[in-house]
Amino acid sequence: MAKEPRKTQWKQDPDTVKADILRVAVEQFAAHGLTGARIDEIAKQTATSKRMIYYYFGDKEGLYRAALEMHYRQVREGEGQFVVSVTDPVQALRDLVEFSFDFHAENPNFVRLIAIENTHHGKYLEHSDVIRQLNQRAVDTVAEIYSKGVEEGVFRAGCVPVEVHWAISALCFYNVSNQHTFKLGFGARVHSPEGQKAIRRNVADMIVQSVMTPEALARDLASRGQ
Amino acid sequence: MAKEPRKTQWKQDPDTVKADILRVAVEQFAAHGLTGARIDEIAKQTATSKRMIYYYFGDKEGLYRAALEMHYRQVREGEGQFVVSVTDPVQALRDLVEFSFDFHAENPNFVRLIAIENTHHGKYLEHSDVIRQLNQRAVDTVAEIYSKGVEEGVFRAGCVPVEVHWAISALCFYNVSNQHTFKLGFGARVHSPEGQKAIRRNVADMIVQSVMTPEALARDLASRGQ
DNA sequence: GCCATAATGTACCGAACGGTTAATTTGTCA
DNA sequence: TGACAAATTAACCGTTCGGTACATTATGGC
Repeated sequence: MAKEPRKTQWKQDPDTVKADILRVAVEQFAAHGLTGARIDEIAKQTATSKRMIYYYFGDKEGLYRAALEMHYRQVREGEGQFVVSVTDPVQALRDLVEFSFDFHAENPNFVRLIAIENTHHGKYLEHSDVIRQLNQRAVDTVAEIYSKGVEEGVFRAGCVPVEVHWAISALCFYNVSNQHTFKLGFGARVHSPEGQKAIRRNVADMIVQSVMTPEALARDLASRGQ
Repeated sequence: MAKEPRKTQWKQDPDTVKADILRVAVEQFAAHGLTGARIDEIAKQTATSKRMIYYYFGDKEGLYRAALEMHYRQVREGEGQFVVSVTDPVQALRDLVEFSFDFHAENPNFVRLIAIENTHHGKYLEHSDVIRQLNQRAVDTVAEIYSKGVEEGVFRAGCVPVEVHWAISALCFYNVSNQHTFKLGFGARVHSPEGQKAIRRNVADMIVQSVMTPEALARDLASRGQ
């Protein structure tokens, strides 16, 4: 065997190592759950060794926690990309819903990790404030759009922003989280590209309709119907 | 120790034993997932022994499959209790949604098992037809109500029953499946008794509104608003 | 250069856990 | 009533898997 090129200058790089471990951990925990994921498998897919996982994260639970938080934080950045321009509240709300829909669809690991956390009653995120921040921002965005819409008379008074957010989240989340069992029941149509387009529009319609005044709604339907 | 009443005539009773195992298995798999549940723990909570589990169900996966199917079947019976009387399509749809909402809330293990199945990409239900039957009936019910509503002119034409069912399912499912992480983000208000009442009404409103004609909707809102 | 400390590699351990062996009891029916 | 199958028990097994002991190598300050 030819003398392979010596590691020029082997630099210790804890941050890269940690990030590498976490990246693999997110993948594995999302795919197999906390109990299903294997430390040995994570180690194998890493550029480093099992020893390092324990060195940096203590135990499996610590790694899970860290992976969860890291992914949350990462994903929150992505979600922060959405900026409201509330010139037209109806359109703004529609944009928000569609953004959320796409966002969930594009981040299945995020969805899966949350689903997994729920099977654990959320106990591993209990003492993390990342969730609170993440969700608070989402609700604030809804609230901003909503109050503008009420001012303009296109949205009904009396809706609760957190409940609107709840509904958006439910529809967007379910679309990803339950796709497999739903496919089993109905075939892949709903989750085909065309099916998804239809669902996406439906979801946006539902949310928007749920807060609009009947008059604004009738106007909207008429204008879009012609 | 007094001679305890001799087991009068100890009757071998395979069906009871199997049912007992499955009951415990459902509980444990719902609580800990497929990989998280422990055969020894299941055996301990059973009136019988670990050996019997393997005797009747082969291996852990077989037990999981059987528990899943059994619970589905059981739950389907419960769902079959809902009978439509489509004198008033709007009310019928509202009833259906509220029934579904309560049904999910009252059967958290059912919800959890489906969530768990989805983390496994639904591979263990792939070759089961119980799901198909279960869901088909649900869609048929929606379709029946919907077509009546279209006839009467209170529902818009052009909606797809399976998509309506999808939305109902999404909202009712999420309400149970994601309650823990949602609580973490917003406190327990949404999941308090009053919060649940509000959500339940919202969900029914959303679904009904999503298929109603604007005119019928305006009429409905006006009549309920006074 | 030297030393304390952080980072890494290797080899290993003990318990948990899914699964099994083999013998015993119970039911069935000719 | 005896033979044969079904049901049940108790003890056991091999592997997987989370976690660790210990030696070794890099790094940064003095």
